[in-house]
Amino acid sequence: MNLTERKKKILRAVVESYIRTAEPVGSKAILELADLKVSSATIRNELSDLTEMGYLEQPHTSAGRVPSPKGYRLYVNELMEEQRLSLEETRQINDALHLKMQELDKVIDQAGRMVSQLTNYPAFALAGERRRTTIRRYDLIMVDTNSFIVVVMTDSNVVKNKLIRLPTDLSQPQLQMLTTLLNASFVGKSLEELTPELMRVAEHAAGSAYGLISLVVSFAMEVLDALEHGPVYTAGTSHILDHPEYRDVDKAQKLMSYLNEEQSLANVLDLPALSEDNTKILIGPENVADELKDTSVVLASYDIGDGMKGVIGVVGPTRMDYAKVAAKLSYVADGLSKLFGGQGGLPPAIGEKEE
Amino acid sequence: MNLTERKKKILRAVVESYIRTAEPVGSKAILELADLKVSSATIRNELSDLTEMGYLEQPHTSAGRVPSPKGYRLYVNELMEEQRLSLEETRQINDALHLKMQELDKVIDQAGRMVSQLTNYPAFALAGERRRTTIRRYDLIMVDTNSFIVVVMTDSNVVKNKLIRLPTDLSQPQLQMLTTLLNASFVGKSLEELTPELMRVAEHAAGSAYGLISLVVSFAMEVLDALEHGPVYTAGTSHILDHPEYRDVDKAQKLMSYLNEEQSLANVLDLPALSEDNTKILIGPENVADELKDTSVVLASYDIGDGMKGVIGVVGPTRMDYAKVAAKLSYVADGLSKLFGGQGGLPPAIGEKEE
DNA sequence: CTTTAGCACTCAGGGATAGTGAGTGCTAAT
DNA sequence: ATTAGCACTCACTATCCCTGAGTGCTAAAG
Repeated sequence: MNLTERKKKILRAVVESYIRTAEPVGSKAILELADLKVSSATIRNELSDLTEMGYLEQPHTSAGRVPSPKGYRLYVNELMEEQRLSLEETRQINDALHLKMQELDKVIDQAGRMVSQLTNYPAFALAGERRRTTIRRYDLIMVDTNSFIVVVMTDSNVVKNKLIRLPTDLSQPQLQMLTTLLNASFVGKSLEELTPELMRVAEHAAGSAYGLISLVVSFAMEVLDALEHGPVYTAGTSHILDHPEYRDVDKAQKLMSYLNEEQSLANVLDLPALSEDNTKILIGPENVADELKDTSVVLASYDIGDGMKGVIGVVGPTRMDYAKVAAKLSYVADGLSKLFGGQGGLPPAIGEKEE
Repeated sequence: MNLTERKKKILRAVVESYIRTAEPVGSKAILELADLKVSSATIRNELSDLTEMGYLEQPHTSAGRVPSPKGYRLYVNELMEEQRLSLEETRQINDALHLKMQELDKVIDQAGRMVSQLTNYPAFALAGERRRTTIRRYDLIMVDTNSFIVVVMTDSNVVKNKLIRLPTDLSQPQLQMLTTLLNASFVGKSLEELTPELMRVAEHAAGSAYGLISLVVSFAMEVLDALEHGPVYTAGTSHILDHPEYRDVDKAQKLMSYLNEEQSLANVLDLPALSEDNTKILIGPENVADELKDTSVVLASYDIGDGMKGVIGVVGPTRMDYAKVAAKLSYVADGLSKLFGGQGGLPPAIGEKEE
């Protein structure tokens, strides 16, 4: 059977009406939505064809039609019109994007919350440094005789620190030596390479020095580990209760606890790697995770700078306003890229003070 | 009317049965629970008294009795027996408490998640540095000619850093000077005092230097601000759906979005300041926030060290297993205090390497 | 004065039943 | 290929009724 223009037009009407109302769409309703010069009977015949071809489904014999995942897919690929955001909407996003420049983690968290509010779906955001990262340099700052601060910087310019206290005293020269040693041996190594290196150094260094080194290096390893399996921030999970498909508490429960589990969404992103184009839509069964088999995920990626990428996305029922959500996400992602990339962490205000 | 021993015994039976079953408790059921040598008719008379006195409520004339907030309060104050945790339970908590020693924020977040899992209620956790904090020292570490890292340390030994990039070049001596200046003028000042100080210094310093100073100081201010209104971590909000009182989706929705709002729980803690004793129970209408008027909150406070305190707690229906929850929370809070206070951030492993 | 047995009464919850209406599929005519 | 017409299906809602748990009250017994 052939997918004629008229069939497409009807499919589109079904999808769009269903997205709006969450009710199965009948032949008469379509008659009014798509301006076709045919009768409802003809449409019924077409609907019957579309159902047979797998684009539509029927909840029960005497109900209207509902798009199948395959139907949504076709809609998203071919039928959906780019949604243009209204002035009001872009203004709203721009306002929200004036995030205080603070720690990367916080900004990402904020962005997630914002997107959730903007779209009324649960949202998630993460910094996707999913590559081999290394420490570029170590600094030790003495605080007093038995404590110092470690500052490590990665090759992607992430800086982390930690205060370390010791039961024994420590002199400035000792600290200096330690710094030199660290920067000589533990730089440019990946997470996996650090442990063997630590072993090797252990043989030469005295016991006490080794203790110190291992303290600092294990902190560095924690940092690298955190970067490679960075946190996934989830926001607005309660929004799923807005949607009629989750009136069923058990269903809502399942999805929510899945979303609230810290790392679960990280896996979602394994397959559809941060891909070529800016946004990506995963419909129902296209998702790998069982828990998401009847939800959809819309993703957009953004640049954090230094080749680092991040992902921001929303999760919702397959009946999702893909056009609008994709438009908003993409706009936000662009905004984030500018925010990070454009100024490299320098708040704009200062530029004006320059002379 | 007088609250006789028998009445108390009956009240206790009602509360405990209702906590277990979430069903109104009838006179016959009580007969079996509390071993009273009276008939159900007598109990009915007593129930009627207790209802009149405001300790019990009746959902409808032909149903059993349900504890009122006043009834719960009496139960918690006088009738409840300290719950002892089982070996299995303490083991479980101890295992979970072996948190990786990492940033304070992360540990607190983790602890919240853990408590939620442990109790099956939504949980929250925060570090309650709700006092005047100041910066104790500044360090600037040069990265290359146009970027450096600021490291600030507060008087409560919290350390934060940030990478700052500049469009202009910067020499090591300049950085040195800047450090000296910062440590001379911007130390020991509270959030509010920093802005005027910045103004004062501005008059002496040249434009470009001022720009740099203000960059660093505004970062310091962000840090102080974050400490004084620190984040509240919420976990396991989906657990409210476990409880029959939230089968009503709308009700669940309201509570959840309240809980998910970053700062809302911070307010909860204003009134019942981190009080004298370790745990605190707020029942239904005792809560200040409207959204919590028919939920209960159980809190425990813990020491982070350096006089800093934190709070960890759970939110649930008034029909909450107060004894068990309080016991678990208190155990966790003690554990956290030990974790933070006991070793001041030094992982135990290193002690063994000492010589 | 307290306790108890007995009984009428209340009311939520759970089928069962029937009516309604949106929507279909099919047939026969255009 | 399209359409009008019609019988049919089935979720949804309202209504009614029944059941059982539980109460409150009364009158008798301790």
